[in-house]
Amino acid sequence: MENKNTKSFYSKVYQIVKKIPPGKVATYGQIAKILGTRDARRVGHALHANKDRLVPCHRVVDKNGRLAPNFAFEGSKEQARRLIKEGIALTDEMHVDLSLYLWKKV
DNA sequence: AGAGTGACTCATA
DNA sequence: CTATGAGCCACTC
Repeated sequence: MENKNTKSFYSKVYQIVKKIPPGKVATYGQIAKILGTRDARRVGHALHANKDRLVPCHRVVDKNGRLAPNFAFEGSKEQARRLIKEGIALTDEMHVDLSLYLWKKV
């Protein structure tokens, strides 16, 4: 039930995440900041609540470039696999190189 | 209404 | 880098 005025915080998160171009990633804190809040947790919860594949949740990582440990759709491995498929190199099974792939809002 | 919980982040060790 | 504690704030019960 989102009014255009009061769009759910979650909906905004989805919109932002959908805007992340392929080959890039964003952090929870970054998104939170764009939305005008400090609480990155809500961003994470928004993605957790969302099951929609339209939202590339795999492109959202934490400040260390680490992927979700367990709560991702098919598991962090699937998330990692998708990132690799988009051309993002992982430093290990659960980490991406933010210095190369961090999305900057143009 | 209050307590518990959390896909986070920061400071500190 | 990891581990803890504290801060943050919406959601669920």
